[in-house]
Amino acid sequence: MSRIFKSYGFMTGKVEQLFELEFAEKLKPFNINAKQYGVLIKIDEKPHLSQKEVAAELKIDRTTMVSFIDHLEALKYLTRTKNPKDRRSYSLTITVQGKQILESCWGLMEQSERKILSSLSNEEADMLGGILMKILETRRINE
Amino acid sequence: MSRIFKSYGFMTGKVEQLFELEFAEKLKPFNINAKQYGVLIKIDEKPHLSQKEVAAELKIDRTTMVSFIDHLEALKYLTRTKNPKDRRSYSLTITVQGKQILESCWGLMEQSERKILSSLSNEEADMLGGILMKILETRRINE
DNA sequence: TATTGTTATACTCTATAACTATA
DNA sequence: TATAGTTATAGAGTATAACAATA
Repeated sequence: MSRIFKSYGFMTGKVEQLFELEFAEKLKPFNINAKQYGVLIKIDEKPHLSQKEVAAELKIDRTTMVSFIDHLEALKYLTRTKNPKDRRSYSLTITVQGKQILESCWGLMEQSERKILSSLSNEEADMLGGILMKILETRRINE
Repeated sequence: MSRIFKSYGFMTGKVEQLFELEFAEKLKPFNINAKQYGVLIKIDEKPHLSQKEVAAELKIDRTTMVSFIDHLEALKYLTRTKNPKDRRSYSLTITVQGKQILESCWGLMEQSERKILSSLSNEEADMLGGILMKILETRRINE
C-alpha cells in the first residue's frame, strides 16, 4: 500500500469525499448543497438570526451567504423580513416547507452515512463519532 | 450542540479541514500543495510512470496533471524524459532534490498530524486510523 | 483510427473591494 | 463614522473540447 495512505489527513479527506458524494446525490432533488443545508439547520435552530450572524456561526463569507440566502429564499425554504430594531439587517426564519425539507434531508443523510459506515460494527461507528468529536472539541469548533 | 454536529460527514469534513490547513502551512516553503505532494510520493514509489498513469492512480484529471508536472519540473523536484518505447508519453522520475523534499515534508506532515491528534490517547489515534482504513478498504480506494 | 500530452476555454466556488441604506 | 447587505470583480481549482505528435 502506498505510503500516502498512512496519512490521517489523506484518509480523512478520502472518507469525507465518500460522505460528500453520497449525500450530494441525495440532495440533488432538493436543489441545495450540503452547506446550504447547514444554513437551513442553523436558521431552524436559531430563528431570527441575521445573515451576518449565520455567516459567522458557520464560518461562511457574508458575500457567499447572500447568494445562499437568495437561493434558499427563491426555493421558499426560508423568508427574509426586515428586523424592525435594525432595518439594515434581515431576520431569517424557516418556512413550513423548509422544515419539511429539513426532515427529509436529515433522513437521507442518516441513510447515506449508514451506507458509508456499513462495514463498521455499531461500536466502531460510535467510536469514530466520539473520536472525531473529541478532536473538534479541543479545537473549539463547537457550533 | 447543533444538530448538524451529529453528522459524520460534517465532523469528518471539519477534521479534514484541520489537517489540510495545518499541513498546507507547512508545505508553503516548498511551494507545493498537498495534491502535488501526493504526485511526488507516487512518482517516488513507482518511477517511470507516465502523466496519464499518475493521473489515473490519483484520480486527478490529466489536464490538471499537466500543470502539476509543469510546476514540479520547474522546481526541479522531478524530470520528464521521453519514453523511448512510446514517444507520445513521458517517463517521470523524482530528482535527488525531490527525494529530499519528500522526506522533509513527510516529517512535517507527521508533526502536524500529531498536533491535530494531540487530545487523543495513542490507542484512540490508532483506532481512528484503523477505522478510517476499514471504511476505505471496503470501498476499494486502495492506491 | 486511437492515444498522450497540451492549450484554450469555461465553469464552480469563494473572497476582496466598492457601493447602498441604515445606524 | 460604522455596519448589514449587496454587487461587481477576480482568483483558485478543476473540467471539457480541440489540437499536435505519435502509435
